[in-house]
Amino acid sequence: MAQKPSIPQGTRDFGPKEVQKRKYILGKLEQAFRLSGFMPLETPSMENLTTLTGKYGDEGDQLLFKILNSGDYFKKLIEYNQRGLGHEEMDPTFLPSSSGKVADLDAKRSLPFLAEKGLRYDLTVPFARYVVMNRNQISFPFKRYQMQAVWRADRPQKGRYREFWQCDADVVGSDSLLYEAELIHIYDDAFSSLGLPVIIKLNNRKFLSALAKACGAANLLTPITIAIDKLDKIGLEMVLKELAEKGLNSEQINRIERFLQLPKTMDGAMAGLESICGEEEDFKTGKAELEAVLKFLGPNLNNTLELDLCLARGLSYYTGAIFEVQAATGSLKSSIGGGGRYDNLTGIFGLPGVSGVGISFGLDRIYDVLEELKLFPPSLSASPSRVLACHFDEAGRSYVLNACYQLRKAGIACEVYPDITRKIGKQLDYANALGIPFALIAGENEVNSSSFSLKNLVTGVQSSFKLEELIHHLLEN
RNA sequence: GUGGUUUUAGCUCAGUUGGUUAGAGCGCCUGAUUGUGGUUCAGGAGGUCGUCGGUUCGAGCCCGAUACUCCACCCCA
Repeated sequence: MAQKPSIPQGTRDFGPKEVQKRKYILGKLEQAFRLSGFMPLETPSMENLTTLTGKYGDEGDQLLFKILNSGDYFKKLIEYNQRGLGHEEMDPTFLPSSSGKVADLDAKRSLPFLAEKGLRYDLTVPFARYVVMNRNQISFPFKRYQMQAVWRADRPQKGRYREFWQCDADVVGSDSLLYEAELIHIYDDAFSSLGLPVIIKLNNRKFLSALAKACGAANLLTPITIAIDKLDKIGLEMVLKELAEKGLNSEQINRIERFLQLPKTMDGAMAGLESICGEEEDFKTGKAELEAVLKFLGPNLNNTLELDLCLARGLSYYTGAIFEVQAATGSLKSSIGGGGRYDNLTGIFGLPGVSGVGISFGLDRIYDVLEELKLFPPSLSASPSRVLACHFDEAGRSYVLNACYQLRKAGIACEVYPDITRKIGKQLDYANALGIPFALIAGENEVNSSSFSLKNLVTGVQSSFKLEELIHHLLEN
């Protein structure tokens, strides 16, 4: 019985046109990265689970794709469970089930027996892992870009896939704010070259921690930032409600409400912040950092740069600047890029005191936006061939095949219609379907006069050429 | 992980209270036109109705399960 083929939820095949469009985006991004001196890096699709777990919070751990161990992965688990606590070989994190049944085991504690590898969840953690492992070979500051797939066991919806590509540029080993400005310029350059107008949002985590400290709720920084981050989406009332649910009192909420209503202008926001948490050290350094970044940026951005004090971003390792990019138009409201400064990402792998800052582009979402706004160049939907060689008989086909070899030597992409047919219409239809702009036509007349007819399928103009003239004509048009 | 939603021809979609042989537009193939395409006209091919099971004399339609799509939470590129 033939099975109906399918692919896993949240994954996609990419046809020729889609691949060409994706590579076009990748090319533009790579160009922008390399223009600022970033070097390429690739890491394995799978990492050890110990590298990945605990880096993205409990939510993130649940979204990791785990890879089943090879061999009889159950055998060891069952043995450990039967021997019970206290055995000398016992893994200290492992707890046997009180019933002695495998079915009653704690899933989280048992996981290491079943899976020790997982698919990477982002490119930042593997990068940090790479930096730590290769610290002696790397010249700091180290600037790398990386464009690879990542996987999340999320439930798919619009703009959200289980396999998608991130394109990251990070700098580690320097706390210079020059790099914040450089990365913002990369965002600006890359989206300009794609013809996509965007809003680049900027904030500094230190403002948020200053706010939390001024409220006397430094321990609630994460819940506060998560709630604040939703302001655009759920509105002021709901944010305040969520804050109350997290256990903040009315005085604290009042202060946060004033924060949420601050003006978006640079001067206005800073003045307002001063009155809300001006005493906090984090505010002062945050303000100084922001001012320095703006100074380094200069005035030459093509896109809108917006200070958004409510921008928090989920990843908990950000400590300074935070970036997020949204398309200025189109239906996709979620971010198409994000990043920030993390003071101590490599610390967890045993290399403390190394500061990094990075940005990420979401290839798949950028694709969706460009597609919706029809911003891809039409040539990306066409065959690479510029010429389809058409013919009517065996002699014409050989004649035209030989010409094709000459065209290719001259760097002109071309191909020969494979079948012998008197129907030129069918051959021209094939060229049209593939978006090939020229038809080279040769029958008895052309063979006898050692010439070629070349038809421009866009304009309909047809003229006769000798081989040399043909090559020149194609190179010039 | 929770809740909802979608699935019928290559594509976009109709399909009445459950009733004979499941339709349309576009696309595709053939011919009018044996060496000139995108127009027109005529004809034609193409369906396990997502999958499995159930109810029924009878299921595209009703019921159950499952997968996929999309959406809202959660979170995020």
